[in-house]
Amino acid sequence: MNTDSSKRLRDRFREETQAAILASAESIFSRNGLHAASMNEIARDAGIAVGTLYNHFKDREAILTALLDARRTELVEQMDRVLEESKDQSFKVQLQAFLAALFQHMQAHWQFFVILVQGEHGSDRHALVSVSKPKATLKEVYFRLETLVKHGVKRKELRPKCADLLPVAMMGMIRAVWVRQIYDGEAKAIDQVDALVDLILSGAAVK
Amino acid sequence: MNTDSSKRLRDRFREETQAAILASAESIFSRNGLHAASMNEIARDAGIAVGTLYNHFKDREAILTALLDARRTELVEQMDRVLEESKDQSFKVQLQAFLAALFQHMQAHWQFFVILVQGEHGSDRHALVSVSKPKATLKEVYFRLETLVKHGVKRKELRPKCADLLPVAMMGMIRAVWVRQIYDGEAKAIDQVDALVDLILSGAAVK
Amino acid sequence: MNTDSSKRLRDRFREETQAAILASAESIFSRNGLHAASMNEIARDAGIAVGTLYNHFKDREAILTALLDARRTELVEQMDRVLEESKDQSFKVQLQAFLAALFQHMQAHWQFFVILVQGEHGSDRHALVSVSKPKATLKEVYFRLETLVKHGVKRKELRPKCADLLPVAMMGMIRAVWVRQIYDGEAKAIDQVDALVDLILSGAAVK
Amino acid sequence: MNTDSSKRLRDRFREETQAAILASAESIFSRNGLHAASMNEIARDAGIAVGTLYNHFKDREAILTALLDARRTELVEQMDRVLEESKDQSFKVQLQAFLAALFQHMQAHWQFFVILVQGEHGSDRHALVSVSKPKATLKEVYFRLETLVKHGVKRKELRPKCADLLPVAMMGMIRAVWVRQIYDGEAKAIDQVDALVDLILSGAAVK
DNA sequence: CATGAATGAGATTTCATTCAT
DNA sequence: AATGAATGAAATCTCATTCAT
Repeated sequence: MNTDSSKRLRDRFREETQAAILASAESIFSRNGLHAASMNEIARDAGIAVGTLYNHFKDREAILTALLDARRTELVEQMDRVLEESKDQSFKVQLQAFLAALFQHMQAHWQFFVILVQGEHGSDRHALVSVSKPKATLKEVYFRLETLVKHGVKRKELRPKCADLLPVAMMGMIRAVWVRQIYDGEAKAIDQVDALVDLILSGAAVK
Repeated sequence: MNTDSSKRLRDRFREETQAAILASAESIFSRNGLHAASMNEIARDAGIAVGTLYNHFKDREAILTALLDARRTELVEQMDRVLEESKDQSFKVQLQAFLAALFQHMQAHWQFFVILVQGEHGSDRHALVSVSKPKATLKEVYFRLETLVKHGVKRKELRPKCADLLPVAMMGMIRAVWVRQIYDGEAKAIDQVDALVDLILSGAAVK
Repeated sequence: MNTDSSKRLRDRFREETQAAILASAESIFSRNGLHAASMNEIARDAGIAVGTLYNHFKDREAILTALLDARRTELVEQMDRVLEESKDQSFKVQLQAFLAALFQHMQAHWQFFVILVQGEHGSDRHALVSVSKPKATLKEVYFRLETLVKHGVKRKELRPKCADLLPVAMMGMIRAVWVRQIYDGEAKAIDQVDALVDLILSGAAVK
Repeated sequence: MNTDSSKRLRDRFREETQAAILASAESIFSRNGLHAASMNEIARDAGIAVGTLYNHFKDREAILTALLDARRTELVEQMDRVLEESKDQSFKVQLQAFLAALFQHMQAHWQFFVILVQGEHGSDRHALVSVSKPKATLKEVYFRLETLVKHGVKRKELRPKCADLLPVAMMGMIRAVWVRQIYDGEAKAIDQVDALVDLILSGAAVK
């Protein structure tokens, strides 16, 4: 019991320390950029010594990997929960729910998304974690948009000729609206869900 | 006269050297990324010594500044030429012309745009050139989209309630379509101008 | 009594733990080299925690010291046993017995000898245990060769003018033959005792 | 001309700097050991900055490689010069000349040989330069001893049954005599050439 | 002006040792 | 005593910038 419980206790400590490290890494990576963030600064932010980072993670890359993997999992779960809940609704309602959830998640985890947009450049199969992992995460969003669109087309809510371009275009719009909130401090993304959905579905032209 | 002409000659030489440096910088920055590009590599690519870089530019940042300023000017001129030519046309035609010109320019100067999307992140007033200059360039595109939209609304071709969101949304779509071409090697952006304009104006929903 | 026997028990436990640590240290030091062997690896091999190493030994050096002292004692005992047994024999027989015993010991405790030849370099008074202790051990071998030679000279079995050089030369030959076995996987040292003794006594020249 | 001569001048400078670096490296490596020698210390000894080391050599290993390659070449040339000069002499004279030359070289370049004996341990095909290069150098000595012995046997100056063991045994004796001079400050190796040759040829036994 | 070797601050990573549990 | 996470000094290596030629 004693050994057992102290083992469990130690494990909990380990996990908490690792979570703290990831939180600091998230903060420093998002503030300084993927390249300028130094291990020393992450350690200082986490209130530990540099060496301790290496007791928990093999190297700098492993921290980024663990961070992006953890956050991606949370995002994916959140997206799938919403999609499951709205699966019988019309495309419009589904999209509204999806975007609302996404923007809410973005606001709650803005540092993670700052890292994502910083790191997303470069080919998919890039050797660098700082490239491949952000892209992989964004792909998760993209795939769900694609699925959403396919359903919409199948139910004849969307014009088939849009099926190709629409997911890409929506990704771009989501990104733009969100980046504007973060960096330019303008209108909150979440308040623009309806306008965005309207634009996507009805277009900008007068009838 | 002699002094004069030799001065002019020397100036031309300086300008050519600087243009060569910028071309090399563009190539290296886009290939290696804003952080991994080293002064030595730029010098080697330009066929000169590192020291010479510093005779022409104060430091690393100055090269990036000069590069982005030069390329931005070209882009602005190109955009304004097209807008001037199509200023009496309908919004739809203007937008088509604008996008076609933009995508063509992007394809011709893809290295510049690779640098732009790498550096676009961070607040506008960021101290780093690598952040502020790309943003400034993209703002130039954005402003013109805004103007285009204002005209469209004024002429009652566009719904007023779209005026706010539309420029941002279009920026996002442009970026997404273009990035897809560059990094995923998919359909060329320029071939999708019509589909994009159709989507923007008419939306994705069936009538 | 209770206290006494439990004390003895505890002491035996300590000794066994320390012996286990030394065995692991021997294994790791010989496999990784004197510098690359890490305390963590030794602890892992011994099935204990790093901290425990420090409960038994002051520091890294103390482990090496204890290891080399223990193994040296075994070697010395083995050498002296053989010399005692053959003390009335001729030089030739004594040398054969000595070399046979030495090579057998080397084969049985090859890890120890791998450590020895790694650490033997540097002045005798070197501050580092990793230098002074191996040298001390090899000196023990050397002294016995010296004594052997003195006896041989006294009994007029050996030429006096060889007395100086012979022990050094024999040390070198022993080392060379043995190192060849270990690192080059060639003929086993023990199989060459007779040839070696013949060479030492009769030389290489035709008569 | 100007460019040419200044280029040549610069090249000479480069070579001199590299030679100075190698000299410092030789000094530090031999004094501190192959592992304890730090790049900072080498730079300090050479009177340059750490970075400069890396302008001339890719990394720590490259310095060691260059050092050992350079010194090995010198040694091989010296050995072959002597062997060429004495190629028609008897085995005894040849061996005397070879040992005299070798010990003289060892004395003149003792730091190099200190590095050699430090680094010689481990299998031949070891990935580490600090293992493979020293072994390669010592092999060069060994091969020449082997050749010498083969000649001696062919000319019936040496007993055939010694052919196998003799080169190894001689390597061991050479090493031992030399190491004794360096570390124990005893009799100089070069003064013992005759005694050594006598021992090798005639053995230690009274006739 | 051009050159390119020299500089040294700073980044990542390792590991013997300590110490709270 | 045993544990193993935390520590931080020290090592290697990079690269923007300087400056003597």
